[in-house]
Amino acid sequence: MNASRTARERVRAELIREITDIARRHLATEGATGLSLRAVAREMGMVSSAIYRYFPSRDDLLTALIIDGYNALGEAVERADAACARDDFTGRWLAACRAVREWALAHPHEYALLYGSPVPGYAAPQDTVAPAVRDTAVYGRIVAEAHRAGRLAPPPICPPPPAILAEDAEIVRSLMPDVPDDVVTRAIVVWTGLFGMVSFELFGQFNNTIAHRTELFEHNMTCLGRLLGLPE
Amino acid sequence: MNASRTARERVRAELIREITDIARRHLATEGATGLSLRAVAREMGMVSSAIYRYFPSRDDLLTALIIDGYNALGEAVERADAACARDDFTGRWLAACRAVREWALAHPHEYALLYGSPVPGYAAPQDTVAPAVRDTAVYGRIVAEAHRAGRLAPPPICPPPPAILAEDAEIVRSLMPDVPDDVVTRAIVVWTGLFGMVSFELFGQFNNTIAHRTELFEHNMTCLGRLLGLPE
DNA sequence: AGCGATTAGAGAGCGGTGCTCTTGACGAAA
DNA sequence: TTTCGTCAAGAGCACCGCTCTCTAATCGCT
Repeated sequence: MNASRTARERVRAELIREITDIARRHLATEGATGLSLRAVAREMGMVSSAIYRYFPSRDDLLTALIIDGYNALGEAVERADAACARDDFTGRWLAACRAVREWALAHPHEYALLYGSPVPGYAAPQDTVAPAVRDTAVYGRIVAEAHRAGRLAPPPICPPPPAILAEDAEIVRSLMPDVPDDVVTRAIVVWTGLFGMVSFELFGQFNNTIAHRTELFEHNMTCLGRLLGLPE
Repeated sequence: MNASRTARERVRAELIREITDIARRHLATEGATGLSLRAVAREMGMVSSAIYRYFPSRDDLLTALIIDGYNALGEAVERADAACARDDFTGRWLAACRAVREWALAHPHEYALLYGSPVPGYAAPQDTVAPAVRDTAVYGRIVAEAHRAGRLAPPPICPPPPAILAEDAEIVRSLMPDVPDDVVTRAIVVWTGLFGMVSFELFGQFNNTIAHRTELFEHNMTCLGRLLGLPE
């Protein structure tokens, strides 16, 4: 009855896991464009057409890898944040930054899949949105809690955001409750600045230019944290 | 003698130009992975193998497009800067930002080729480095001239950069002469922040979140300019 | 226990890709 | 005029995503 049914489903789930594992390995070594269903099938001792029983298309396999990637990155950021004293907001911010960078350096092709050029003709299905903001959610909590604790003192260098941005701030605020609009927009600059930095490093823009990337990253993330208003 | 030789070479150059033109059009519509030598050859009424007389591999064609892209972007930024009053440094900075964003929005696939995930197995040859920094060179001039004019007043929120970063600053200084180390590192954060913003918008990270992207961009670039020390 | 329905794998095949090699034609130089 | 280098063309190799059909195994239910 149910046991036998789950028996078949269990082997199916196991095969799906094995496929994604092999695919992730191929992704890590060959990159996204080098990921081929046929190669995965070959390595599994399967005929290529059999793979389509489990993933109806290459894009579906890619989607699975993207979701896994978002979750892995989000989990890394969550762990880094959790290891900090709750009221050390600057430390939590820097820990989150390091987690993003280190995960990206360790999984460059997966990072490229998440934050690089979108795969053409591929539209991220709805399943990806929840995992996609796991890292951002951690960041939002840090900002919100720092603000609630009265530890956020943004330097008076930015003009107030235009009123029209209040609408967008309303949506972003779901990730950082009770934070005023100007802090929300500032949080966006800072967050995109982090990924701009990581992408530049990973995508080769620093080649032949920046040698001490860890130090530059540390220093720049500190600056961005100060721009956000985090204490020294 | 020489005239006839150039005759042959001229038709060759013309064909190369036609190939890159068609390829750029395909790139714009299909994206990098959809760019196929066979399709270009088909459109030219050539047999596929003939293309290899002009571009020995697909990567070589891609390299040509990358160089063209860097030049087009660099030229757009140069034009935007040139249209500003020389001593309006904030205006020049914002104009450069807008030029980058607008060029990227108009040529998303080319931007992805330049600043997105690197093509796997593809190493940018040396020919690309000079065009690759055309935009950055404009930025460097703005920063250097603003500093020389004494119009750069960085807010006292960043710690001084660690001494080890002086080596990298030395190299970057070739693009912004006579600028002190702390301004150089600040300039890097700001510059990467610009591209982080553009990439987030272009690569879909703002989907379902940010609606008023132009306004957010304007505001954030203003903030980054202030972080750099540009006047109000 | 046996039967019908469902699921899985195998294989052939389609149209596409990058790339290589050979062949034959043509034009410029000797 | 002959020779030599360049070029388009064609066939072909190995790969790709994906579809279809056929067979065999497995499962659910009577």
